[in-house]
Amino acid sequence: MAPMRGERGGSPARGARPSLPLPRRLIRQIARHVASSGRSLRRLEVSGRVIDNFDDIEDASDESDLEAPQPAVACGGNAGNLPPADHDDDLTSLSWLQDRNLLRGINLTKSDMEDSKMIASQVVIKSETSKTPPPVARVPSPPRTPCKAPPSPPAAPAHTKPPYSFSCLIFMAIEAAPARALPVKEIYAWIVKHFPYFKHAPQGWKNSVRHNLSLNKCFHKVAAAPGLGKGSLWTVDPQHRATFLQTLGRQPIPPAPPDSPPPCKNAPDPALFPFLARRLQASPPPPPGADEYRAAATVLAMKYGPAVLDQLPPAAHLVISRCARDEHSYSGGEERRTAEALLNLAGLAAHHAS
DNA sequence: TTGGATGTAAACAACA
DNA sequence: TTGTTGTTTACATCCA
Repeated sequence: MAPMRGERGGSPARGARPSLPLPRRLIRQIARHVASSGRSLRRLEVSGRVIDNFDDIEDASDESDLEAPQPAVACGGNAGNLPPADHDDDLTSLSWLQDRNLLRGINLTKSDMEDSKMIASQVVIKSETSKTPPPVARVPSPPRTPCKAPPSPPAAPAHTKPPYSFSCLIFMAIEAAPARALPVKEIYAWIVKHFPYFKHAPQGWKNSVRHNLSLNKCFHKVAAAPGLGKGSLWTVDPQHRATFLQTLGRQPIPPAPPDSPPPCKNAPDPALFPFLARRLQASPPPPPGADEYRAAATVLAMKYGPAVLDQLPPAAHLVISRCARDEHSYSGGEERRTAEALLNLAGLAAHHAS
């Protein structure tokens, strides 16, 4: 098989003029979302920049939306912990980022906590409520000190090799990502974060991860979208994802494809990975052909912060064109479809020479 | 004993 | 030039 080379494109040219920290359309969508819940958007803070005049936003054109040069949240390795959009229907806070349940049993470093707080502090949407919301039951915060001893039943000790195969680790990492797509670097970060063993493990394990990604049919490489930098996004093949879920004992077992992935010997511990467990339990398998959507959504999340994922249309509403040439070329088609999905997600029409 | 799955190491190319 | 990413090959180990 001919290796697919040269898929990593350069970074796109970006507009130099200062712009809103989020695309106007996304801000409008956030405002509409808040309004639809009976509240009015009063103030939006992104990266410390306050947006409080939404009339201007509403009237402004969408020009250069995608060229907003300032990402709301830097890609910092936390993507894997982001919960689904409906986790907290109150957009006024991203307190779920500091959901200690997510982190129970994991040795948190100070920087981990800071990262979490940083992201939560980057995007703040303040609204006025026209209906009286019920008081939000908050889980009492545990002490800030890192968990030295995992709660019983104990998962794998923090510094022993986890009982998961690399394919399972990769699957969990990708599955935990907001858009179910991650670059290799983020996969590394997720694994290290959740399995501190790898923090001090010999570097070869990264080679094993890449080896698995390349060799395992369960994982698909999605061409990098503009702005992502080096490397591609990796997704779990929907067909194989179903098999992964089956092997995790969460789904009825239809006939498995002939090249189904190897079963995970151990399901993720829900005590260790409550969010992942919830997601695996709740989410249906993504429709075929959703890779581009995931890739585009991931790029947006990395560029503008995870909050934008709340505002994205469902993948089914995306129109991603495919032409016969795409289906028969080894490269280029995926890139363009990802780019089109990205444009569609940002509310822009995709224009390309045909 | 055999074959498949898995882990590890290494070489290499392409790219930022 | 260096580090990262991605692919491929080879070999060892484990297990059914």
